[in-house]
Amino acid sequence: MSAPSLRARVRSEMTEEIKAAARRRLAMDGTNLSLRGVARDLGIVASALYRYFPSRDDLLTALIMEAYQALADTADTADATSSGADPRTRWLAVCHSVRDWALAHPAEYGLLYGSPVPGYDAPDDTVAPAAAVVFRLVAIAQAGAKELTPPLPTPLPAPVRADLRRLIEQQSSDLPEEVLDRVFVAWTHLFGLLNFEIFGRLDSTIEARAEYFTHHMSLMADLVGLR
Amino acid sequence: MSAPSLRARVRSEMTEEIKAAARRRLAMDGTNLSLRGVARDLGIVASALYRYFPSRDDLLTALIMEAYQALADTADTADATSSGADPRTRWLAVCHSVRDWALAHPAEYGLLYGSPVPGYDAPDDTVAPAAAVVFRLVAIAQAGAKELTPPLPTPLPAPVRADLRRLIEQQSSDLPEEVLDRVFVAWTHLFGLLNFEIFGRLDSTIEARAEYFTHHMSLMADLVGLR
DNA sequence: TGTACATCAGTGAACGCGCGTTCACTGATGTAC
DNA sequence: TGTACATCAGTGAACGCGCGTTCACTGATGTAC
Repeated sequence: MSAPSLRARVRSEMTEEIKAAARRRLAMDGTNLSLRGVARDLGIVASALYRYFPSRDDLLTALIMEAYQALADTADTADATSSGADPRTRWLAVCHSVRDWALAHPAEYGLLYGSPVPGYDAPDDTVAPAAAVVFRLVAIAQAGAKELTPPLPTPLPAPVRADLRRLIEQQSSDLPEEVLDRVFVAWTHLFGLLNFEIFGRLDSTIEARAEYFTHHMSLMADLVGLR
Repeated sequence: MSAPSLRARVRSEMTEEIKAAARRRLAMDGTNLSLRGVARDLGIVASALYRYFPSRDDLLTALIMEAYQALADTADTADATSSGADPRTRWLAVCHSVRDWALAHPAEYGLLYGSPVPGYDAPDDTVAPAAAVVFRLVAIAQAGAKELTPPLPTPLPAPVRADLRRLIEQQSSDLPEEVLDRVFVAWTHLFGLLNFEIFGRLDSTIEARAEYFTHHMSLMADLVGLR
């Protein structure tokens, strides 16, 4: 196994530069990504991009996958940094790290969690990495959940329980359905609040954004049973 | 005050037809709305649209405003239909009516609650009608909230309380901050879950969609204190 | 070490398409006298 | 009731722009003998 040739190294550097330029474009133009624009920014002719990506959709897919990965890394790092702390602290650290990433990369966040990009349909590969954040939340809940508060006034609807059971079995896990259910509630809430904040729906409503986020996520920590 | 002239009536009918065609286009092409496409569907030349809307953005604005109005009407009707029922039933009826509307009009829903449309920035007029649903939820909570469950483990952060106070005073209301806070939590959750469902993030995860929605919204009803 | 050939990154022109918006126009409908 | 004029919906051509993708090409870098 020889070291990658010069050509191969230059090629992968160029690939990175293309993706970086595309990310910068996304940040400016929203979800409309123009190949010609990217090429222009790189001082390159548009058709040259086809040496690196067979089509616009493939470039978009690469950006989406890497964004999921970046988000997952952020969450994992936040958890690792606060490991040793109690689960509630870890929970809040992970949630805040997701928010920080979203605020720092609003366009990429929109790509992942906004309305679907017109004319683009995500290949199946993009589904798996989307699950990383929720896995991390499950891990923390599993480590620290004392008891669900409040105890459920009505039991889980049977069809919902079946869906959750199936998901748990797919992971060969022994998680109780109730815990996964609550984590999903928290996960839904996390991205619901982030959408509101990133897409401007809190404008002229809530100004204390960070405190508001902490407040919501603390409530979710309660719900999941973290003390 | 005479009856509207024939010309005026024809004009307003045509305006409605344009908006209807634009809505149909939206449903097919996602958030990219093409004037030429709309004109084509109407068997009309594109420039003729300028007799009715001074620009594409104005047409988009009209669609957004009417979508908010339609959603508000749906919620109000659902509440009126279940009036007399206990607040928890009303709460669930309103939440489900919002979901039903979103499922029936996914593209318009995306316009309202998805990522911002590239190149379009909403005028201030679109802010007010967006609040109708949350007002309705507040009204129900106010009518029926017994007691917040669970009592808050930590008090509302002061800056958040200040934001809520300000909003309450703007409405000259006497709502306790805690109640508005919980309704906002539920409101955030409602649209968080809807985004997940409408934008396909529950695909191959949760199949029992209606039951799942009821389950989440019941939890939120608990949180708000509806028995 | 030197030569012949293969690989491949980037060029530039072209194809065929779409878009929003403007403008001078035609012809029908409405209004005033 | 009839005529003269004003209003205005819709036409069709044009402007100037953008886009993704293809293709034959040049010229530099790498590989094999």
